Amino acid sequence: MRITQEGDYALRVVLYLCKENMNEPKKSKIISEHEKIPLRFLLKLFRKLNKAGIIKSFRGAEGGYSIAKSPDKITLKDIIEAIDGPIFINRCIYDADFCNLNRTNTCDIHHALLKIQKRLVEDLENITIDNVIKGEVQF
Amino acid sequence: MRITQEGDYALRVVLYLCKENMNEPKKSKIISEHEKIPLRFLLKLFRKLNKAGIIKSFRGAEGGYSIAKSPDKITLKDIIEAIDGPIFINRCIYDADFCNLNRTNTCDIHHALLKIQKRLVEDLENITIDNVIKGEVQF
DNA sequence: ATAAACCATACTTAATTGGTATACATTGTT
DNA sequence: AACAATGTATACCAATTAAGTATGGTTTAT
Repeated sequence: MRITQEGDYALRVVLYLCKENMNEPKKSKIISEHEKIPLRFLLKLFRKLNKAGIIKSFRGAEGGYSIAKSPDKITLKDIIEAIDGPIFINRCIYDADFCNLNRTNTCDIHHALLKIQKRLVEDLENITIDNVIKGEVQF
Repeated sequence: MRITQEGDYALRVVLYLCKENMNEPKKSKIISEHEKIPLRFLLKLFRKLNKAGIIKSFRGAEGGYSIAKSPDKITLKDIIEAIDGPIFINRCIYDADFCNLNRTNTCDIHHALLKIQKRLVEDLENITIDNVIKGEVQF
């Protein structure tokens, strides 16, 4: 039940770009140093965020990365799924062949886990980077 | 964001023992075959559930396993934590050294993840095996 | 006493995750 | 036009974690 290190990096990097909120793109080297993320790993990670439309990249000299949309339009779910793909808390939820025995299509455990998953995803959807910046996430 | 295969096995095995609800203990070999879980792996898994007080084991000939407490007193969280230990969705939550840079003690992302985790754990606590058996888990 | 069960520990293998390397494409500057 | 500074793409390697197996031991009903 962990988010990956890469997912964690992604959350922090997106938060950073949102906070910087600058006109000119930030260079990966700067971000790598600031967030203590291995440069190559960060570059790879950025490509995933780029594909997902969360950040924009600028190639060439004086290139870099900047945020692609408003922080209140970026949810934690968006970022985590951009990195790790769709969230499934159990294999049997995306592939019925894993539903231990192929019982009555979906077993009772399957149902329970699906409910847990649904609520988890909802929670992740309900927190935006804007919420995070403004300290609106209470617990 | 996955529960482990072992955790999944554990949920199914506990459900099975609760449903069987017999006086005499069930032998691991029978359970292994019924749930299609490798025998040795199952034995190891049962020891964890035993330590956590969820099931009881009986040694010697005619030994086996049976449920140790009422299904309405066993939550999904109990089972998953018995197998995998306490739930932390991110390393920085149990070990502040991982909180990327040691910024202002706990960073904004940390707060958000803690909230997500808290709700996840609550959800897992609120579903008992009894709920599962009775089909009370809707989604 | 014996056989059928579970217990404990250690080991091995497989899968996933994290990180690196190589070669390439783009773009601003000189 | 050449160059250097950037990002891109793919493939590879290493570390960690999860899954499964093996060996030898203990308990207990018969």
